[in-house]
Amino acid sequence: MKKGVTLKDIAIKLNMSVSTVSKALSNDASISDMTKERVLKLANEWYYTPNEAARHFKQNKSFTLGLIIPDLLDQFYGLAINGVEEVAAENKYNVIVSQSHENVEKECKIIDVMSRNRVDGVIIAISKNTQDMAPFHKLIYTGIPVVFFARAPTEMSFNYVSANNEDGALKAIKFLVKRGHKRIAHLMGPSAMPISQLRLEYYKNALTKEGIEFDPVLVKEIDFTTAGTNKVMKQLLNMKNPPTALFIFKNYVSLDAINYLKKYHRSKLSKVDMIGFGNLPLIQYLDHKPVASIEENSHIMGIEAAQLLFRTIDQQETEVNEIYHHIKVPCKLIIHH
Amino acid sequence: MKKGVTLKDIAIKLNMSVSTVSKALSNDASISDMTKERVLKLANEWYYTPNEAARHFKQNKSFTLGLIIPDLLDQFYGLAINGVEEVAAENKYNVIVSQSHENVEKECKIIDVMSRNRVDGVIIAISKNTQDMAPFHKLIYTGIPVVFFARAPTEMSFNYVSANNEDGALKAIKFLVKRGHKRIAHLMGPSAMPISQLRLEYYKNALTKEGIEFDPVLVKEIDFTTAGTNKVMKQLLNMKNPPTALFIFKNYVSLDAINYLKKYHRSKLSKVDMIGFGNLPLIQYLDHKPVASIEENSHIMGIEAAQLLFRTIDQQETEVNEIYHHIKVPCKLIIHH
DNA sequence: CTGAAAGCGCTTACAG
DNA sequence: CTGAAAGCGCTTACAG
Repeated sequence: MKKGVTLKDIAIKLNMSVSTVSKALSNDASISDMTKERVLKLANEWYYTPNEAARHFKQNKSFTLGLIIPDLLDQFYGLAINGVEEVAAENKYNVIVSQSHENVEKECKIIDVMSRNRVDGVIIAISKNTQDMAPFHKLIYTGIPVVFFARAPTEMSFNYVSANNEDGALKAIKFLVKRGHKRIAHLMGPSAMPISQLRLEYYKNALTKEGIEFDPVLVKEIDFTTAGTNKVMKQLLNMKNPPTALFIFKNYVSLDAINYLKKYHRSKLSKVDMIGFGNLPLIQYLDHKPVASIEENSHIMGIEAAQLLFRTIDQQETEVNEIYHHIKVPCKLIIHH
Repeated sequence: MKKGVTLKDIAIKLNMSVSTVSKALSNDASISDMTKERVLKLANEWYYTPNEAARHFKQNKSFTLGLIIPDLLDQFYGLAINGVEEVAAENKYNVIVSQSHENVEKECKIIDVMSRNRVDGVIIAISKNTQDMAPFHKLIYTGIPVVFFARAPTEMSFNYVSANNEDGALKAIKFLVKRGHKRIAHLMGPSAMPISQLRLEYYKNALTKEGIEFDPVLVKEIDFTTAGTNKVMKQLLNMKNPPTALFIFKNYVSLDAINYLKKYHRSKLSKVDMIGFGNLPLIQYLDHKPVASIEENSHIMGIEAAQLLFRTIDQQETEVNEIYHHIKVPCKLIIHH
């Protein structure tokens, strides 16, 4: 087991200089065919593999992107990872994926590690508790551009890729109204998250557009846990005038909501219509599906985020740029038969 | 936007040498408190972040592991990734995850990229078509140790972490027999995969142990596609003496099998018992579950694979080691109520 | 207590 | 056509 063959090893063996070997391997016009042949032959024999780390080091770039997400097992993020990796691969970049598990301290540590490893940029869906934007300002200050996605930062002075939540909410509410619903509850995301506030807002706007009066008792906050969803479902279903449809922050919550109905209100299972954000692949296997999903296209969000990041990286090399982009990926309503 | 502050920047500003700054920051005993203070102060002010890439380069190690899997969205592999990442993080290692999407050429490319980037080791679940072990021999030859997991390599001279498939198969067949089944079909994996052959063998052995005669017509090969599963299901159910239970290579196939019954043999839905490998988290949301899952503990497999890899990396530094390990992670039968 | 030098593997501008 | 030298950011053995 030998440790990687280097240009020097080859140079010594062939009695030539390292520079000549380097140029021969990169097929430089100044090198004679004879030399190129000899070098290539030995390189193959010895399984010479160029040390990219050394190349990157010299270029002071890592050709690596950092991707931070709450949870890999969430199919929404799984799809986003794929999008990022595709664009990264096209650009000959590697991706390091890390999970915050919704923990702010963990997230900060990850950012620090990535920063120390000099990733060329960071793409992040922040944890549900992340408020402080200081770590991101620091990243940018030290020359590492950041693109947020899915979950909005608490300040607007950042690059950000999201679904077109407003349009998604409108399509969903319209669809529910068309199906005859008038009491449509909203299972809103954790209130600390800007994206939760936004979707709540869009829900209200959509109701107004559809001529339905907003009723604050129909808004209940979930925390992504099954227990939290169960509690909220109980409150809603025990109302004297319970909702007939649910507009849900995230479809994993819908799954829990459906399970709740199955257990405690079986009779309502086919009556309470649910629509949630995120068209998860696993929904195809369910017998009791949400009536529709708001397809957020997290795969495309990943692609857009990576492309935006690369554009920012390229710009950086030419001039300082203080313009921030907010890209909205269109939503589509997917009706589950 | 400045590009990363370096030791040199600090040294120049403070009128001292780079070595002194380096030592001050690593709290070397030889440096005066006064100097340390001055250095630390400026380092903080300037957000100095040590360039790990440079450190790694000097140590000729990347502190990065390569992880190659067929598909990130398969929860089996998602859980395995988590296991690998946990162990890597404990060892201050980064992980680069890449997907082969069951494509041999893609897999080879990934191996090449990882090799060029001088990952310190590779953990891989090979694609379903991977036969040639040459790329892995090359990796090992150039000093990059490899650990296979889940899917066995085509030669035995490699480190390998798998479920205890034999035990898993036995538990599954026993359980089905106890439920009164005598005609138990096997939906076997792609025959080119060694792991498929093994599970087939263990299925036969288990039948024998339970006193059931093996019937080759009850073995049908699937290819992981829904169409492939449907075809096989049709063949099985149209037999004059059809099976009453299915022992299935992988639970994603079970999901398709269940969907097939729902569509075309609804009456048999609750009669044909299925058991598949892999206790996928998404099963909890299904109304019609396999009667049981063979929990392969892919999360633990990830942990074991990473630990084995680290042991190999450590050994490498001391001496050449030609001993190969095959670790079998215990299986558990999970009965879905 | 501080600093000069060498070196990790590579590329590239320059000299010959 | 080939090679010597410098340098990417850091650490470390050695000199002073």
